[in-house]
Amino acid sequence: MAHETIIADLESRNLIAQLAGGDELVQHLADGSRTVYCGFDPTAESLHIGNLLPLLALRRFQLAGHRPIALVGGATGLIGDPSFKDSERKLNSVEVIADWVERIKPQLARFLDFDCGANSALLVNNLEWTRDYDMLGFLRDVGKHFSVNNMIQKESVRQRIERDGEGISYTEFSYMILQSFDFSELRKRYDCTIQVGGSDQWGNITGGIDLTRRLHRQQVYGVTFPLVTKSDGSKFGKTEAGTIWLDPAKTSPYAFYQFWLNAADADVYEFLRYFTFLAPEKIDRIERADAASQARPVAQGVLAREVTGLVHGEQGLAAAERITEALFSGEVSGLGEEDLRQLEQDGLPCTEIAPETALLDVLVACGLARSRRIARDLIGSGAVSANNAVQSAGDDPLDPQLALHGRYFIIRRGKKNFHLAKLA
RNA sequence: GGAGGGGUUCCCGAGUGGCCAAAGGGAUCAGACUGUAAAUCUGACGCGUAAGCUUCGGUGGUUCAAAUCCACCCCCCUCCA
Repeated sequence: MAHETIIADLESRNLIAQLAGGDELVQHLADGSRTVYCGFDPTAESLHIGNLLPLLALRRFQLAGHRPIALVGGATGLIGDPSFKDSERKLNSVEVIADWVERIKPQLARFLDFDCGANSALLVNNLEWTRDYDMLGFLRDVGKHFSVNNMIQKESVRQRIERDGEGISYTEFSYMILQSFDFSELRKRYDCTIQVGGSDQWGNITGGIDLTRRLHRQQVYGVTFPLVTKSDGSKFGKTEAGTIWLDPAKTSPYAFYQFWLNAADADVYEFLRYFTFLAPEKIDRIERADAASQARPVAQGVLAREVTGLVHGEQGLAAAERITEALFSGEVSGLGEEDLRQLEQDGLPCTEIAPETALLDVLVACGLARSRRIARDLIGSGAVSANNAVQSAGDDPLDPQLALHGRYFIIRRGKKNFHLAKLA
């Protein structure tokens, strides 16, 4: 149990954006096993890789001997965090949020150890202590400690208040009070003294620190992580197919693996520090070796393996690697029928097509083209191949001669979009 | 409740009777180059093989012709009460 190393470890991974409490916090963590929490609001039916950094951070704290609390925001999710959001969002129904909460819980649980003695993790839902709080009591006991003057100064809501054409409802404005109350409540219930989160949570975290001091006269602390950015300025965690989810039913382990494999050189070493448990020195070695070599860097492969293994386990990783190997090694004709079945089972997108279906319609059916018009464009530019043979006739059905085992076609659009089509 | 401003194709944003499927930018996709990278260049980017068809908050109207004009309605923002 190396309590004293956690902040240094985070620092060596560039994972610290801000510390609320400074040296006192460092000492606090060094002096013993502490309880640390991070909240995750149910904003969808699954967590996504944007949640991965704080989730892994909780695990880092646990590995360093501290007790992590993963909080699922059954209450806060009903309200919606306005922090750095440029517009008001529509509320989801109570039932939907409750459903999402139940789906997210096991995802949170998978990263933490709930059975390791004194620092076993806890999973809590902030609905527990907010659901039955009466409104007048809340306004008097909690609301009184917040100054609106202070709240509207927060950077996280400033654009909503100052920017022309936008506004903020009282509902979202109250979010900070709820999250602050969570912190003070966790302090009371579980002796939780540290809250961690993305740097966008700074305002909410310091709000909780202030409230805890006022309510309980107790000092608590905060740590924020940097916003994950990409060197080219585009948003982290999105691809043309949308968000990268942690739920394998929404983003297959293969797609997940590919996401990391496609990290830019300029980002990949930082991502290794952020998203893996590899020692920083080891990452440095990889970086130096890649820089010295003329060949393709190895870092992306390491990153993809590490993170996919963390999130989807050995099996998910193996499936992802099988598909990747089969599709990108060039030779598709060597695949046996059993291999193809395995690929389908591994999560290679697969569609059954009727015989004699025109290629255009096959592309649309597979989702490789949004419309026949676009499919035509793609074929025209030589972007479509079936079992490695470039296709040029969109109106014709696929040549049965090309089929693997009489009925399988691996359809490729562009460089890295694959789909398995099988004749019915 | 009053006064004013606004809702345009994925996003931002031009467009104020025909030349508008709608400028420009971003995002995205494809091709070339590569390393399943970056940068760069080229092309595509409502649907349709095409003729053409359906879009500019909603509904109805004026007109040969509307995103553009009129009426009503819905939603958002600002200020006042």
